[in-house]
Amino acid sequence: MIPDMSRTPLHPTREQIELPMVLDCLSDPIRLAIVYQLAQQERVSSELRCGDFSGLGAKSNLAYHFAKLRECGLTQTRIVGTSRMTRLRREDLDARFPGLLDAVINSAARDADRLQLVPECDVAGVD
Amino acid sequence: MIPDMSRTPLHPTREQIELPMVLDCLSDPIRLAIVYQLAQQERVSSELRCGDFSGLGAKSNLAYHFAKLRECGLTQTRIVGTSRMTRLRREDLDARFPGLLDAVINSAARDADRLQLVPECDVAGVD
DNA sequence: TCCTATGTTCAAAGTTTATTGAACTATTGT
DNA sequence: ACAATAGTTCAATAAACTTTGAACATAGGA
Repeated sequence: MIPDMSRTPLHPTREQIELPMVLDCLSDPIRLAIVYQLAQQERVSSELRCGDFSGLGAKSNLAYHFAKLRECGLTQTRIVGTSRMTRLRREDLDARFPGLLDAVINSAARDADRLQLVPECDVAGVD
Repeated sequence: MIPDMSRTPLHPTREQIELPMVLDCLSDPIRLAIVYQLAQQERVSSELRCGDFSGLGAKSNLAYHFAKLRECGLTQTRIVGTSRMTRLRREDLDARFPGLLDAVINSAARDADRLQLVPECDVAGVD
């Protein structure tokens, strides 16, 4: 049987990633929280499931924000069974906009309270 | 006669500057071009008049974008005669979000063509 | 096969944003 | 006082964005 390629999420190439779209994507509190959590996760494994962010809103709204993150080039999504594993496109972003992602994440970390971000220890999850 | 304080533009304090608002402000191509041009200008004098940006759009639209830049804390505006002199709030931004402004400006510079930014030599202006 | 879990897609509603031109305010210079 | 300059404010419009719930699709397990 022919695999359903229409279910493979579309990602921009590295060169197609645009600065204004990335900044706009990061300016939404929910998407910033997702990116922040993905950045914390980078230390442990590199990927998280969409479902790991259910604290941030309704399912369909998260799907909307994950699509935006993917379409602007901030994240890469891979289908595993019924789940989607998402990770930051750190290499592409660092190549395209050196220092930007780290500056945003560090700035977010400093304002974690104000931005209502999850504390680091909660991110890695439970076994 | 009592000075008209209502004409003094309002600026957030350093602590009131919020990351999402700053990122959103920088995500607009016109505002990014303004910030980029102000950053180039930092090497020469520190300020520019609103009118120096007339290439970027209509007067009332620029007033709208300058107000946004000021209200989110990216710029400081000072009234001189009938003009408004605007400069980047670099110290406040660097204190609040270390490395962010430089990363954005450097990233914009790399994409200057794509973002239709003015070349550096045109920025300092004519006598 | 049926049921469940994960996530997408769609339509609708409400909100916010960008843009324009006209009217307005304030300042400078004659 | 008058005119010109610099910029703001207002009203209106069109476009884009966020959010919600319901319906849908896919994969895995009993």
